[in-house]
Amino acid sequence: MSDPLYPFDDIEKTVQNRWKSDKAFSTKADRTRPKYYCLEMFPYPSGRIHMGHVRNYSIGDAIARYKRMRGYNVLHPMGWDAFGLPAENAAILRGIHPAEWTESNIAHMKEQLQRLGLSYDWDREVATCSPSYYRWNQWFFLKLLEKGLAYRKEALLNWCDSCATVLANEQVEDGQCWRCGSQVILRTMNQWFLRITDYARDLMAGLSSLEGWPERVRTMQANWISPSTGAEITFEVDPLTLDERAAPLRLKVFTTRADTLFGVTFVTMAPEHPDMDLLLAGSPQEKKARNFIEETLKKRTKESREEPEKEGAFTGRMVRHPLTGEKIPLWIGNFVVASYGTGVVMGVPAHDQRDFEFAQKYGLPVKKVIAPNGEAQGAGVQAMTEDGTLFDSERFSGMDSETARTEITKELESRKLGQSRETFRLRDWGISRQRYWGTPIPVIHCPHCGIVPVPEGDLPVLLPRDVHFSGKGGSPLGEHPSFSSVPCPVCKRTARRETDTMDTFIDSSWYFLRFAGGTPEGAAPFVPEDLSYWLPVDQYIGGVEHAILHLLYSRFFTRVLYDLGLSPVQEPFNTLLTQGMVLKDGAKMSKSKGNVVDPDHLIAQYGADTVRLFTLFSAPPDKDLSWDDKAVEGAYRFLGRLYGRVNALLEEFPQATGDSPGTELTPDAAALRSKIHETIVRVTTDLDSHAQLNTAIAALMELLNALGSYQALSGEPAPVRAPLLREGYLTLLTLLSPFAPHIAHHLGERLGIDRIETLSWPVADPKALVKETVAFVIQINGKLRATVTLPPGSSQDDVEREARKDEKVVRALEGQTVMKGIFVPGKLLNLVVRPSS
RNA sequence: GCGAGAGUGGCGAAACGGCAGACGCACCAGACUUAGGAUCUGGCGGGGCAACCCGUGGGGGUUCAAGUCCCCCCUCUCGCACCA
Repeated sequence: MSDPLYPFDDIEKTVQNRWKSDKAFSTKADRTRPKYYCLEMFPYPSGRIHMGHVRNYSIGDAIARYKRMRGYNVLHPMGWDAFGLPAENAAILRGIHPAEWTESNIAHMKEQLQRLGLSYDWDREVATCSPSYYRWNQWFFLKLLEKGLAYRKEALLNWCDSCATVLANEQVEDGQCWRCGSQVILRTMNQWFLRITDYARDLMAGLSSLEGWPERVRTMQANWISPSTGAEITFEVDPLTLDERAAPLRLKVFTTRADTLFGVTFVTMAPEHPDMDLLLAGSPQEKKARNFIEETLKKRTKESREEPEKEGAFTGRMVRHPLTGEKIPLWIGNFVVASYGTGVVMGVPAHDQRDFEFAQKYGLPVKKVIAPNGEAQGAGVQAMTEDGTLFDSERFSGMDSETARTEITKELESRKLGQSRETFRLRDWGISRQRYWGTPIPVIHCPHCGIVPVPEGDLPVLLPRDVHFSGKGGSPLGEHPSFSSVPCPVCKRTARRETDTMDTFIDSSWYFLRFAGGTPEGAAPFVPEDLSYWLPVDQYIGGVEHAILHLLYSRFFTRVLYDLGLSPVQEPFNTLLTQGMVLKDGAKMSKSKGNVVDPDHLIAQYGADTVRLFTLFSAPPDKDLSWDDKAVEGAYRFLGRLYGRVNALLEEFPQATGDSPGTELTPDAAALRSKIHETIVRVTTDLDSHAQLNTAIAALMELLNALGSYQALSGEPAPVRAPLLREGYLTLLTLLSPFAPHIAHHLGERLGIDRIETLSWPVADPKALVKETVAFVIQINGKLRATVTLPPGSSQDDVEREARKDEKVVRALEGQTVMKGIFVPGKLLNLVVRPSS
């Protein structure tokens, strides 16, 4: 390695020590000052930070530092999303206890983050695996239980064999585990759910208020929640009581097309429907139907990729049409989703494509009841799915679809056979995990009293340290005698403690509240005054991969806490920046591809400032960033040049003279001064608008180029030169300090500024922005022909007169008649011409 | 299939409807050097000796003026995907 261009290593160490001893970034709520809460998604302590973290945190730090200089009281915390599977895997593989593994990872990663010079208030650091944090997970869980928002049910669940745990729907991608990528299978289990669907409507409605969120993320959440308005309609099984069993069977279907009700020719239910057993028992088709169900469920675990062909089986049962009383066959269909709507659909082959395909295959009748309003489409091969006018629908015939939906629903309501209903694609959040390294769910199963919540006073339910990791299946908690076997809090008889732990997404659903208002060891999770001062998060920054999971759960949790009177806001994140990925050779960095760039090496080679500057400069924050080893050197050279030129300045003028240049500037000096102040405007605008960090840095590079050119001039009078260059470099360093804080601090010191990061953000001198002359663009028929330099206030006539002196303009106007001139003051003159006749 | 976003030099990228390619990388030439893979200076979309001409995925349109606005098409990325 060649000699460094500047001693970044010494500089960065010294400056970081200074920040540390000054406690430079500690914050307290202060109602006399405007606040700004800048937050980056906290990392999972996997062991080392990667370039994605570097990018995420460089962006956040630039914003935090900028806002501080703009006079805001800035909260900028950092912590650790410390529960999770890898810790357990490490324990199994290498015999290290998850707690130990996690702690040492945190220590190492914290050091890495500090080496980057990120301006965090480390006093607020939290790790979700510490009892002082997760006790509140348990406390919230008990509150949710009280409110009926947490419940236990038996359900067919996504099970990942390799992680040996269940997964929430959001955590299954393409039928595979979001974490390890192995195939997810379905399994019936009893587990805890949070009633996020109770908040579906609010979460949906809240999206429209999130103007500071990328459209993309809002759309993804909207698609995930997917509200759909329709009707729930009852079809009674015929005969209503099957055989000698007393329970009457009524099946409910959900439909958005109540207007097609008279076109129903069959009803289809999901193979896993809970009433299936009851229906099939004793049916002449029982055997066939059961075979079909078994086959279907088996297939479902494998395929998952492609849409399978529609298949079904007759149940041998009939249902009654709610309005006509007609008998209709009840089928089982592989295409009916059990967990959506009611798990039963009415089959209208004439007006629904899926029903149509199903009817074709099994020879079920097709009955048209909607006439298209426009021209009829080619009938026969497809269903007519558009709205239209009803016919053959008793008294509803002649109505348009929309009216008919309301009217038919009303009719059903009056007969108590239906009602309007809103359904969501979103399903309740399954939070039980059959793992050790997570928050114990604070309930006790008592054979006499049932499910008993752990009394609040007994919290936290501590994770026992002394557990054995077998490496195969199940949580070690189940085999821990003193943990799992406890007296029932109510009857004191022997009971079994819940050994499942919580999904770690619970941990990250409220950490931003804890940062802002954490209590040391209190009876409540937050100090309310602190929360109401700091919340909401003004700027949240993280990867788009959390667009649904973490961001939806956090919104849900915040609303629940709001309703519990614990959160001052309903929406936690005011503006959201989803940063792009860091790519290398056109692909995401990964060990398997061997294209990872190690932040530690980079920092050792170029220094933290260079690494930060490059990641911010090379692409806009929300776009993917292609890593280029060579391009990093550009940022490095820039800082090296800056260092060299400030040194040259100090050699030329060891004593600072005067604060600003006198009034008599040479033309070159005036141009430079105007460049300096234009840069202030540009950088400020770029940062204020859309965090355009890349163009802000480009402006700073331009300023250094301009300063360098001026510095190289000889013959400029020293009384102008010295203060002007000083002003220029100080401005540059101040504007640079959010991006490359160490070198800015150091060179600022050399120029006599103690802590440059505490200065107020520079304000442009309006006088320096006033231009003596500007270059007018001269177009002929919209094509550039010349530029002329005149005072900005010049009139159209002035500009045209001057333009006509230009030989290119003269040539272009030869033999032409000027029809009109378009004049943009201070900018442009476009002469519209036509050949003279 | 539905939804969202994106297509600009060799590359990363800039451009309130007003000079396309700022800034950086790579490359080329020169300077300083025993040397340079260090540094500094200059050049750098394509064609043409030049005047000029052509250029922002393709095709239309609006406008004095279009990368930018409108319509159609193509390609790519991401998300959802039998949701009744």
